[in-house]
Amino acid sequence: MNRDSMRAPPRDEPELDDVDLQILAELQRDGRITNVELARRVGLSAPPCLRRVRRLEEEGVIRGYHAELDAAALGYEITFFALVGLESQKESVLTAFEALVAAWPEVRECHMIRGGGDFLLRLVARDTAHENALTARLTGAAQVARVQTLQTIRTAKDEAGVPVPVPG
Amino acid sequence: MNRDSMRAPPRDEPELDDVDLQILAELQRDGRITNVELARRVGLSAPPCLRRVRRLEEEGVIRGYHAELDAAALGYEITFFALVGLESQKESVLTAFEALVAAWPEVRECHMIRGGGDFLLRLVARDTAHENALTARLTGAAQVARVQTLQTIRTAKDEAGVPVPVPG
DNA sequence: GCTGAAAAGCATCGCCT
DNA sequence: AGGCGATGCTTTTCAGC
Repeated sequence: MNRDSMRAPPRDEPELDDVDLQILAELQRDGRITNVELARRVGLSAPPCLRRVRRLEEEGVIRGYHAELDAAALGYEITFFALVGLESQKESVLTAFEALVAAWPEVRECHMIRGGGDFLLRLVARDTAHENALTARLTGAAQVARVQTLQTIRTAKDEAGVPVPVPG
Repeated sequence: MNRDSMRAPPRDEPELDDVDLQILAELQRDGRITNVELARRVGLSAPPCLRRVRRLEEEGVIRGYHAELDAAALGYEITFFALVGLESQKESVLTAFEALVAAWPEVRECHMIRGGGDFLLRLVARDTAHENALTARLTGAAQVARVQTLQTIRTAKDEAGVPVPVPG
């Protein structure tokens, strides 16, 4: 691995300069900051700052803006994970399972792991009864061979985004 | 379990009416919507809508606003999970491990599971070399007995928030 | 690509219902 | 509680550097 391959941006990465990175870090931290304040923080005047933000949105670097809601306030006291093994690794079975659980609002994430047949899901539930019902629905699904639930006891860190390298 | 206990809000839930739920759903979907547009969508004029948003922020129902960034555009091509078992369930060991990994920017989530000694981590890495280095750092940490990595092959669903029950 | 000014739109306040 | 009207900012565009 030579110096160039270590530094080369991963092919679809659109040249982000230090100001772009600062903008991204600020918007990840506070998505409702005004453009004037954002411009002040990155050392630009408002118009070029807004152009950069628009460009980052159009390029897909910024995928959207979301309010972070308190799950407990909405009645979801429990977050848990489920390791699900399917009975088959046939693509049609994998896809059917993904389509099934993607339609459940309580399933927030569904990742295939280890190359097929196994999935890691993140789910929310109102209470333990709801959690048990969701686990039972998973276990009873046609494609499912086994389910192992990983209940979250406490959470030391839960950051949604990605680390943004800020200069300085 | 009677009808009241099923419907009772979980003690710290601050009475959210249908308009509040609509506001939360809209702001989770688009955190940069203007208050005027938000008010139009929920059928209110701007001032009472803004008062509700401020109240939801002050009550902590809305915890913040964040830009959703494309991890790959920032150079993080890989998301993976790690199941980490510690050598001890002593609280001091658990806390030390949590403090250690919380300080790593690549560790985005750290959840204790099954009541102690086991953790589920979500991490991001630039490439497989970076992933291997992170796994090695985990394995080599003083408190760690075993590490099982769960590499994400593909992701069928990845929604950050919680389901908001929208009336109608 | 940045600055500065100007027009349009928005947030926000006080008061009324 | 929600609505109306007024004020000050913010956003956004456009000329000019």
